[in-house]
Amino acid sequence: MSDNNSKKADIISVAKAAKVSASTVSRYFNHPELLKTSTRRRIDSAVRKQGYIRNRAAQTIHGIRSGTIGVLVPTIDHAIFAEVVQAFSDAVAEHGFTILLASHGYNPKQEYAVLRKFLEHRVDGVVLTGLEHDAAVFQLIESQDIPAVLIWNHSDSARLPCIGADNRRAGQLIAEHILDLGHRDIACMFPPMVGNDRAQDRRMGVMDTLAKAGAQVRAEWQLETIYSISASKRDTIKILSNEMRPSAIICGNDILATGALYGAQACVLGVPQDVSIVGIGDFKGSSEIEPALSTVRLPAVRIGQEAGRALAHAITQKESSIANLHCLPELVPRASSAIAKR
Amino acid sequence: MSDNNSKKADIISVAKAAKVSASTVSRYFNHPELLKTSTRRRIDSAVRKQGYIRNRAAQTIHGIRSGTIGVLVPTIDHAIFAEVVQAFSDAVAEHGFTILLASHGYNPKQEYAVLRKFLEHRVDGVVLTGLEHDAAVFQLIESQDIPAVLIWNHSDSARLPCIGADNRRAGQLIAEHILDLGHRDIACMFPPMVGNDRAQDRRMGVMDTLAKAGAQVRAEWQLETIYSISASKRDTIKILSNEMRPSAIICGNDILATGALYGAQACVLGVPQDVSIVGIGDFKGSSEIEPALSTVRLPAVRIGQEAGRALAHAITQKESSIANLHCLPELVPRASSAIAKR
DNA sequence: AATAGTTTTGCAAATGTTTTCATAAAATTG
DNA sequence: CAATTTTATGAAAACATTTGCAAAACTATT
Repeated sequence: MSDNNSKKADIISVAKAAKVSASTVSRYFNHPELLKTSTRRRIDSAVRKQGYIRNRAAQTIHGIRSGTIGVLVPTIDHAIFAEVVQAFSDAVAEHGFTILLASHGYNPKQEYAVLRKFLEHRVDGVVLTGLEHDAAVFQLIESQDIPAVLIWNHSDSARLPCIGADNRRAGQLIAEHILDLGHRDIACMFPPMVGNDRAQDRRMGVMDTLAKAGAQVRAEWQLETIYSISASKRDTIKILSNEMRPSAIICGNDILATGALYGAQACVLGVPQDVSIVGIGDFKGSSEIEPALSTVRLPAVRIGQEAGRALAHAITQKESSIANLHCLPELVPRASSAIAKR
Repeated sequence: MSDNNSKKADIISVAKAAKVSASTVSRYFNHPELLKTSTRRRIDSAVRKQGYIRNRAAQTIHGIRSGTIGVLVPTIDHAIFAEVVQAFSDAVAEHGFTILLASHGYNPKQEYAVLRKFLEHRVDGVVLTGLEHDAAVFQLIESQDIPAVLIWNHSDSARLPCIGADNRRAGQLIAEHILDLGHRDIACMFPPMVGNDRAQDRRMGVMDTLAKAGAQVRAEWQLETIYSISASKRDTIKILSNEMRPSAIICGNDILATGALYGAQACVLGVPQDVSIVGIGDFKGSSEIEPALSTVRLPAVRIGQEAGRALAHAITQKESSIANLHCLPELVPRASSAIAKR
């Protein structure tokens, strides 16, 4: 089908084969309606015969959009980010964009380096995860004034447009839920906070709400547990094996909560009869686990979609800027939490 | 820090500021050892002052590598692909590559379109998932002769280099495990097969092994269930609620197996006393679930790493071609399977 | 101080496109 | 059928770089 004997097909070789000028071939792709049907057909066949593929790099140096958007997440390898990325990717693909994806593993230095790389590739826009970033990161984005959006978290005072859920509010919701059920002996398990404003916000939401209700959390019941089912299971077993144990465990996300659930089962404690366990996130599978997990829904897919739509729009309609969007977190009470026994 | 008053910094504006020619600035980046220390310093400060960022698009049209690799997976939004992508991304990032990521949702037409887009961006290499692809996809890759590698599955007769696990063998391993435990009343649950050679291979491995042992699977116990915990839970409940029920369920992957586990629990059946349930994949969390899931480990991280390493090598060392690599699947017997009751 | 050798730099061509402007060809009008 | 308008095409400049070659600026040697 494609003729590969001539080194590599460029617009000029196609033009020669079709007996037209390079400009005409360019027009064939960019403004086909300007061509005579017969020329169009001739070029069409030449393109096909040579297996010509347009060179976006060559277009890009004319200030034409590169058609790429840089997406920077802490890690791809978490159900929740995968979900956001998928939704985002699908949303922008509809407008012809492809995503450049990278992760920084919660390392702010890395983030700056990756962002620079994105800019070298002349991405048309960038997506960062979370509200807080190195000053250099913000400066770079502002100095290049490239459309950018912060996803996942939300705050009215963010330095760049943000589309996400108020994680503080999410923490508040789940803490209120546990308080409403009458719990006062409460443990909290959160992932490491450094470079993770989402986790910080959730924790603050939980802690403030509990404190306000006079349900201070004892120091030994404040766990910092890395994002992993096995670590969370281990730590939960430790805390539940003591004589004195909490009647509820609030986890910073559903992965930790899942591990906590397994930990309770391993201790032969009933959930929710003996201990209530709740998470934040409403990950895939959280509703199917036995017992179904009480949690707060953070609309990952919606965030990804909206961010994609907004960014694609901001890029294609040069004038428009991106508006903040708050995707409301929502309490989803299920079977893993129940009224506290006296 | 960066001076943004002049429209946008290019190599020429930097050259002017540093009082050298554009060529010298180019050399500053590409062959700094050729420059006098004093010029280097002058350029350095000009670059910094102007906030200049190199334009990879302009480099790329000189036949210089774009520094991107196109990665095409069925969906990003599965734990297992996310894991591979993460490992791959990290591996190639070490060599300075960034990934262009896209998904095709098991649609072969999409796959071709995305591949073309990748090529328009002049990616330095591509990664496809699975062994089977549209003829047009293979043709395109061959005609452009761009380094490519097929990941996830493995077969000696693959049309392009492949790095992955033999999924047929994985199916065989788990079927043998179940047979060894004495089960003969066996149900099988697999995801839809269309455009998914991994699932096809696994299923074939399972079915052939069972058939050879004389343990045919009754038609009503052969389930096709979409990749989702809730669907799998539902279907499992259906099958386990009948008078006549299987003593073991072999699932095509760990997500389905997780759902099956929940389904059994919902039916108040003990796993593994009343029914054994096994998966394939050894996803994150499969070892922590209660009861821990018996499965076959497919080394996702290793596959991603090796593929990344191999592809980066093939791209940078022009001559070298990629060798097939078989990452062995490995039976991981855990608590969810036990000897069949007579 | 003149010569030869080496290091550092600049000029200009090349890369693969798009786009403006000009011209040729075709269609419309009187 | 000539004049005018419209449509289709080509030539050349522009885009942001890299690179081969040659010139200029040093260093070392006598």
